[in-house]
Amino acid sequence: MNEDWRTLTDVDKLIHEPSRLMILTILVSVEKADFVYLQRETGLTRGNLSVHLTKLSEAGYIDIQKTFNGKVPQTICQITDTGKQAFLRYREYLKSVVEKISTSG
Amino acid sequence: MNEDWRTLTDVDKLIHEPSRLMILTILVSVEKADFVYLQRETGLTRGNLSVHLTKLSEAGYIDIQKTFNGKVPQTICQITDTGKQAFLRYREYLKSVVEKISTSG
DNA sequence: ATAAACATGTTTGTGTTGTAAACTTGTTTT
DNA sequence: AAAACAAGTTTACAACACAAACATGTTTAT
Repeated sequence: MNEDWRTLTDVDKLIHEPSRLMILTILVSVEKADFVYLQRETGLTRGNLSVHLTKLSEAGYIDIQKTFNGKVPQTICQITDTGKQAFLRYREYLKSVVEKISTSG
Repeated sequence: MNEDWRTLTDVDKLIHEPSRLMILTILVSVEKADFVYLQRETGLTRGNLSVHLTKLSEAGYIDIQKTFNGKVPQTICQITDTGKQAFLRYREYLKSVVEKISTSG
């Protein structure tokens, strides 16, 4: 019955990267967060956070608004519907993986 | 309550690659498999399978014995204790991830 | 016998990735 | 004015995943 290993590779690679899963997980729960907050929360370097956010944005998973908080530039991130769906899909994927690999070992 | 998202990045990257998780999952359940069997089962190309097996072997997660089946070369793979432990650890990791991201969305 | 096809892997080439370091632009402090 | 700080972005680079090409040998057709 368990011969269905192949679907393990059926994964959203963008979210499969833990740093980005972390970002999306935060954005799913708060619905809005700025760059500084995300950096503190994730512990990522600014460079990496920047790259990951750009990637998520290009995929349409998040929206990025650039504004100013007084004179200080501010980058505000918000998950999109597409992003939320992708997140939920990935969560289901993970659950199915856990089940699949739990019959062994 | 603030979850510790940061532990999401605490992952065995070698196993986090779905192709290799697939290979390990098979090897955990059968305890011994040759190259051809693995290729059929995983659907990977021979080239990729070769590279992944080498990588798993270099990490000490599997043992590879090269023999002959009659005149035909045969590569037999077997998971090691280290590999099995890593697999089980990864499984626990995945479970914890599912829990962590399930309180949101 | 000799060429063609097959079998089992490995190596090479290529485009992508994740990460830290260096950089940019502007603001605040000294 | 200079130095330090803040918020991001860009660059440099080693590692990666993958498929195509290669290598080595065996079997089948002619």
